[in-house]
Amino acid sequence: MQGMNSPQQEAVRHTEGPLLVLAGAGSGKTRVIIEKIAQMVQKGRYPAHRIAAITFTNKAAREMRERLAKRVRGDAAEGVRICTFHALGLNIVQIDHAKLGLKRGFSIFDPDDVMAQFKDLMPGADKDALYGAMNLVSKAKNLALSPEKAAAYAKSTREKEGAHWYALYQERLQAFNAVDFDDLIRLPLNLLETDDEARAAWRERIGYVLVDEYQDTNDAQYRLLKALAGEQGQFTCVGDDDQSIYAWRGANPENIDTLARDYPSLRVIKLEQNYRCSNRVLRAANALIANNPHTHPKQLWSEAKDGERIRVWECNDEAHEAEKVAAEIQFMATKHGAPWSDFCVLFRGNHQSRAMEKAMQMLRIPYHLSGGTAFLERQEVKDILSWVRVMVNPDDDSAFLRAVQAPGRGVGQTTLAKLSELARNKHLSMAHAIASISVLQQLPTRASNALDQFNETLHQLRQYATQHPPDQVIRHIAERSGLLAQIRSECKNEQLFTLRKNNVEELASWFEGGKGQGIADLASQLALFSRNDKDDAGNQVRLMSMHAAKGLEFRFVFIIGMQEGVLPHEASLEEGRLEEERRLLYVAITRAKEQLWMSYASGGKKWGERVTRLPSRFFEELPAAELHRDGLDPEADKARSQERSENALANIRAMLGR
DNA sequence: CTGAATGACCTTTTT
DNA sequence: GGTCATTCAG
Repeated sequence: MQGMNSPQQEAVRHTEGPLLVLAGAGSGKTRVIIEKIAQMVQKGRYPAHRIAAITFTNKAAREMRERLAKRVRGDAAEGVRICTFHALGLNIVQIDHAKLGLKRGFSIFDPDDVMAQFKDLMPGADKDALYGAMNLVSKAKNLALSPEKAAAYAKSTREKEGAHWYALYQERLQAFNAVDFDDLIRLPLNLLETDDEARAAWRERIGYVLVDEYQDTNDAQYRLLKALAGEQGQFTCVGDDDQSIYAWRGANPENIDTLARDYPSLRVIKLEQNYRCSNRVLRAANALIANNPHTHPKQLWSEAKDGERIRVWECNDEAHEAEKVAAEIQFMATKHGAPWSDFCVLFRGNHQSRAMEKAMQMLRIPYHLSGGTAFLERQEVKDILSWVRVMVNPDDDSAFLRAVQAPGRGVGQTTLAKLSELARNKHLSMAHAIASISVLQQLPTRASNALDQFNETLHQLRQYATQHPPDQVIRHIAERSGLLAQIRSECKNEQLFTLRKNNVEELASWFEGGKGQGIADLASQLALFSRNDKDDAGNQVRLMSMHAAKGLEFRFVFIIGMQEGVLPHEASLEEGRLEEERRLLYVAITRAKEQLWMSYASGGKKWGERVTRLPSRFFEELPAAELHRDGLDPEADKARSQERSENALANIRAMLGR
């Protein structure tokens, strides 16, 4: 525990009974979690395999695993379960699938699959209605309500409608032998709350629970924690109410208060010393967040030096802003001899990265975009995964529909509509239906031949999968399905083809590591991976959304697009979530270790139309003494521009000298 | 049934 | 500004 302050040490030592650690930004909370697990393992109070550390992203889980491995020598800590809530839920559902009415090889529907179901369920409904229904259902699931309970508790007509769609949608999932993301929490919770035997078995497997980013838990996740940690509350929750930025997807930051109510013996420890940010950055963050009401007031402080003032830039438009930022990054990198990976550009919405990317390319600055065209969203990857899904779960119509058209085999809308109807009449899934001669006979010869062949290929692939390692199965699917051939014909040149073929190869490599796991298990784990979980970026400037930045830190941070309507975002304002927007900016600001820039574009374009934007209201909440507005202080600007040109000169000299 | 061309419409954030 | 869905010709 060397170098730890006393609240940190206390948090590590407290292992008997419930503990809540309110950890401010940069207060070393991950370190506390790691140290705590390490000591628990070494002291042997709990065997490693009975300890579970729950995170909210796979990336956080991976990082924790790596840090723990470094801290504990040998393989003593290897058995510790470190995963996301959803991965834990998946594990429970996989083991107890029969009790939950699911067959082996069940599918996990991603939001696209879910959307497709709702579209099918509500023909003619507009986007608003679709999203509305989806959100209502998700909300009910986050409250761990079954369709019946949702109907019983529904008060408004809106809620009653939601319950109606929920029941229909759930029927579909059942028929498809599928679950959605919300079910991965709801179903295990249901099991643990109603089945004493299952609960006992899982308490035996998990004796102590640590939860990171506790403020992001929703009601179902909280109850899952309670079910696992038992009446005595064998858990440590670590969180920060000021960093709650996921209320829009069901997180309930009030769970922090609920904890004290449900566990009177709860011990609360605050970590208020910040080890990350310069004092100026910290003062700005404190001042901003002071505008939010608090039930657990914290005062973050730091021993760091003041550092540079926060630079505020007004820009003409997005392109101008991006160019300024890119130029400044280049300048700062040479001035400090800093690697690109010390820099990070943060924005509210992913689309804001576009202008930034252009500017970075112009100056040839290497960058990494988190959440760009994510690997798992690439066409060929989704295609192959849908083949895997329909192979292991023939009930999965959603996967069938995609696989049967990848590659195209002369089966189109009309045929599929007809097939779907025939299948429904016979109470068969589509993949099962095409194995039936009587069904095929009712379709045109061409279509039935194509479907019969598809069916045959599926059979062969299933056979192949029983005898070969998963990664090889993936390659074989690409080949045997005709996907590779299609990709080849689509690509104009060899380079493009290699590029897309490499995606297939990369997907195959994801399936390599699995220790004796089949493609089914691997595919469902893969379904839980998100756009931000990709491997490390190396020495590149990081471009990412503010949400994706939580938990990270950088020497130099640029926050762009600080316009009213963007941050705070219009939609959030309409839904009365100003405080969450403020917290989002708070998170963004506290990513900066050394220096911070904030910029806004006064004239922007939206969908081709020109619009004028006002600077974000949050500027008024930042202490003027910590800010430096370019253009308002001509002297300082002059000095800076001189410094910049000198720097450029020095660069040229250095280049000539070589 | 497929591919090109035209028109509609923008989830902000993600497990 | 750009994607996605719909429409129309082949």
